[in-house]
Amino acid sequence: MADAEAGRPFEPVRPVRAYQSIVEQVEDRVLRGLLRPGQRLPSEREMTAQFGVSRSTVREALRVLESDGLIRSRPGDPNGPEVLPFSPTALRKSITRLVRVDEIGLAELVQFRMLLEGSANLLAARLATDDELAAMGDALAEMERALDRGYEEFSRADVAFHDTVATASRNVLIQVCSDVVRGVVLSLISQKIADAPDRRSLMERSLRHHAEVLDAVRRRDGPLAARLARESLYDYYADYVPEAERPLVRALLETELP
Amino acid sequence: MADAEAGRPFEPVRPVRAYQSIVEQVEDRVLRGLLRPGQRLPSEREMTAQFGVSRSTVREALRVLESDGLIRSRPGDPNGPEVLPFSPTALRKSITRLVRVDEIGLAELVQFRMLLEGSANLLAARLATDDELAAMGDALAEMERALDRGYEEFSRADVAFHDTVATASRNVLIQVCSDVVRGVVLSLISQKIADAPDRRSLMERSLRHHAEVLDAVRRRDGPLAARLARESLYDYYADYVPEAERPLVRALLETELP
DNA sequence: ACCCGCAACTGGTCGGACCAGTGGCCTCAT
DNA sequence: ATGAGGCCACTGGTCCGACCAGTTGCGGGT
Repeated sequence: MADAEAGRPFEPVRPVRAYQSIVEQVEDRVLRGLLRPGQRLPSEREMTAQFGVSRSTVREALRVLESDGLIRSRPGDPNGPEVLPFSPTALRKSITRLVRVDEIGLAELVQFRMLLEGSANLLAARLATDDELAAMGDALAEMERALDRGYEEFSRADVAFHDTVATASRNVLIQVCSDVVRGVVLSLISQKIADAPDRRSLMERSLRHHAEVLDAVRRRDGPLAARLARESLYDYYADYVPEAERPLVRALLETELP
Repeated sequence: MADAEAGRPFEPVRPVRAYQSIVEQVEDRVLRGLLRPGQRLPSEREMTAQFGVSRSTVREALRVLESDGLIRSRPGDPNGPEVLPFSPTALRKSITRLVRVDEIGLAELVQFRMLLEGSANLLAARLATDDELAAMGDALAEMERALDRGYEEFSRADVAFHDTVATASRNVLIQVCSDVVRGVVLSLISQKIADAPDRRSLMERSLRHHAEVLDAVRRRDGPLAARLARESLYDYYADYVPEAERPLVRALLETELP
């Protein structure tokens, strides 16, 4: 082991800024569970004493922690900054940025959603509890009721359905990524759907697809549920994908399944 | 449209901090491409003038931007903070955190990798150019040469192979997510593999699997490539997944494909 | 022509100051 | 005794001015 190390060049020394050290210390305690959500950090002035640095330095550290979604600090709060429960906010921010700077188009996003939700359904068909199946049924019923109450209600119930499936997959990564990517996709095109003259028939078709998917999940037919879920997504969004890129998206449909 | 708005309650007013406004302005220019990677921001003192705020405020904004991986600032650099090219650093940080706070185990990570790389191979089999096929071949040859040069070299070549496949999928999301998740998985277990007494045979088996995958990709057989890629991952990592969770991971193997 | 040292910058940190809020405590009226 | 009200200590947000160590580029000396 020492041999392997001996060959490699030394690690470059990276200068450690004071505020970075603070960030790392707090981050570490939060990640190790020593600082639990809801608990409070000392006030800024108190921290200047504890860390032996100036308030500016403490504040720079707090800004970073806040931007990472680890804490929240409000002016006047006598209890000091609050440790937040984990939320995929930071992840959502990163992916949103990725989408914007790399000019990722709807095609890739939809493709990715098909990939995620396909597998989510595959797993859900295996693992969903009766409660979760019931929740999916409820969401579906809610979608049906929302047909006459406008697209916004419908979309909300639709999200609930997909969310339940993702939960049932028992994979937090699938869950969070689905949530994030779904949010980005919706932010890109929900307005277009809401304004579409034929949105009623779009919703009806989507409802039918969801019913088929749920049926497959109930029958524990994972591969079928996966295929139906992907087809449903393609069907719903393909119109908004530039025609040239549709074959790429279809690739996930045509090839993988018998 | 106005009707729909009228019903909803008003948006709560969120106080905008000065440094946030700076972050948003810079972020916006970077995302809109007005500030390109390599370009420089004004110096802190210059920005105090342009934004009409104090240096502390400017610095807090810069810390956030830096923590988001958008810029880098070095002391003494007369050109000012540098706009960085996009990198998945922030994404990696979020996912790493997600893994730690939610105590995501290797099972979920491997499952997610199987999902991503399966689809990556599926797409790559369709879309890979001759250059990319050649690059995969090169990486494979490099893996073979590295058999006698130790695990570290082998792992590097292995990463290059998977990276080429991900690139060939023509889906940046798959690419980045694969990269990130692969990194997290490796950080969790690469040491164990390096220390394993039978690592030589592990590497040989992995090499064989990779050759099969590449063969399938060359023959443009997407479904086969996908299945082989997943099996390869399962085979390589299953030993390190707690026995109780292995069936969950296998679920992605057994069910989806004929 | 080349090298070297100086000086004008940079960012990193500090300390102190002021402001507008918040929230708990204490007082006063009921 | 109890409830409502106001006061005040403290919070975070921002500003200012200062000093340090380091980098860079320029100009002068060789």
